[in-house]
Amino acid sequence: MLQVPFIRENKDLVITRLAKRNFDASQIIEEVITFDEARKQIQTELDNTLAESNAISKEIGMLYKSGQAEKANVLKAKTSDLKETSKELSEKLNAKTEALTDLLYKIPNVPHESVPKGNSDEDNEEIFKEGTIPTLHEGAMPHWELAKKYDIIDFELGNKITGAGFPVYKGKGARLQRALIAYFLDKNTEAGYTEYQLPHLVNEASCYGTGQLPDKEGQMYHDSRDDLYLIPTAEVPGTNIFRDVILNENELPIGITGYTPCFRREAGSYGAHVRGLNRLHQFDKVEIIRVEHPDNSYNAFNGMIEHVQNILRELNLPYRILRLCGGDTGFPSAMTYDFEVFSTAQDRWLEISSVSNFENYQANRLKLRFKNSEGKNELAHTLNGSSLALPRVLAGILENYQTEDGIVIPEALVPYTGFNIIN
RNA sequence: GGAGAAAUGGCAGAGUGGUCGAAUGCGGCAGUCUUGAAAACUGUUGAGGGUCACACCUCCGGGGGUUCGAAUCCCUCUUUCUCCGCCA
Repeated sequence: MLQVPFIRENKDLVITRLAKRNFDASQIIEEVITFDEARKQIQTELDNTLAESNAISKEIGMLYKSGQAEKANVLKAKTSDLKETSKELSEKLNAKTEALTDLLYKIPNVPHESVPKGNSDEDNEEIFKEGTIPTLHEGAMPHWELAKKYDIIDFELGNKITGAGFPVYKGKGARLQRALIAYFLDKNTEAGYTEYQLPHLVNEASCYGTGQLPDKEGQMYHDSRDDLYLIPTAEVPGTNIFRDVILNENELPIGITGYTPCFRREAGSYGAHVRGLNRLHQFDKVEIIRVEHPDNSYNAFNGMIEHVQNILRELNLPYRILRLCGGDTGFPSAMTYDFEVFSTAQDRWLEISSVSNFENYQANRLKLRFKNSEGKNELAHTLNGSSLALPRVLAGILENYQTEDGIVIPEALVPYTGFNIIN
């Protein structure tokens, strides 16, 4: 969430930048400032009351020690009023603080100045495109038909075991999936990220830390018995490593990577756009997460973009990069670039990675700080990105690499699959 | 799942009703000494609110209670350790 002093000092900027998301902040910002003023005033009153009663208590102690019990009893009588007052004030303070926090939770992150204004994915800007779109043979198929033809993914079986959106990978399909995970992890660790294996269930505090709660409650699977959530992305357990942490400046930057399955309830649409691997309730993803010094976070962001580009180049998939407009940028993100791979058989672009800089928005929730050169605690910046999400990469490979003889495995993956064609 | 013990600052570890935001040691930082380093010595070293800066307030696992006053007493939850049971 945003910091109140930042809002107070940059009202106009906050309002104009949030307008890029079509978020009218003018009123809520005034409310935040008013609430904060009120909070401070109550806090001061409470502090004064407590100071007074602390002083009296101390005096009573000394009087007892010197055997002046009567005088002490006189003072005791005085404290009951103070107690009453401080109780009322602290209730008021709690209510105010809670109301303020609720307001802050409702304000999304301020987009970076380069983020274009816009409402939906139609307003995203294509900023880069690379790779050749292959010309497919007669009778080329979308991946869900290929999956059936070669018997590598069984959607109906997943349907039987669990329900829609839980595919079963079989044989070479399963092996290819495992190969991709290993390949991505290797690429990420070569680039300096430390590999982690993270829990797939997280508690409520972690969901608040990264911002899935309170705004995305319905999108996560929730075990109410133990009050745990199935992770929608490795971002949640990965970033929460740093909740309530104060780092030394020289520990920055930190880069971690992890493979996890991801679970999303996604009340979505139906039809061709969600067919096959396009949209799932359970899918695999390899994530990269960075904790950065604020001065370096956009540098690091560019580094992450290049990193993902390198992988896509090596896989020789046609892709493009989009700069998301304000309206399409995630709630806690200041800037997001999406990667899309071209699915030749479906004749459409599929999102395969999303790289975001959260600046200090998550860090403020997480209380993730570092000791800066002045010895002061300062919020760090957090970033993350998919490197990469499996299903649509798999869809892209199946569709773009299909030949009349079968599906050719990209060269970089052959050492991981142990075979070079699915037929 | 059953029985018992425990949770204190970066770490270790004292503290059982007032003078305790908390001894001491280690670690960190700064300085003295040294050509430099080590050692030794001196100082400093938790977080949040608040203030121009002080003052002041809150925090000893979380929540609640007793008391004029709680790290210390009571209740409750969570976690950790030991023993038993079960088990990939």
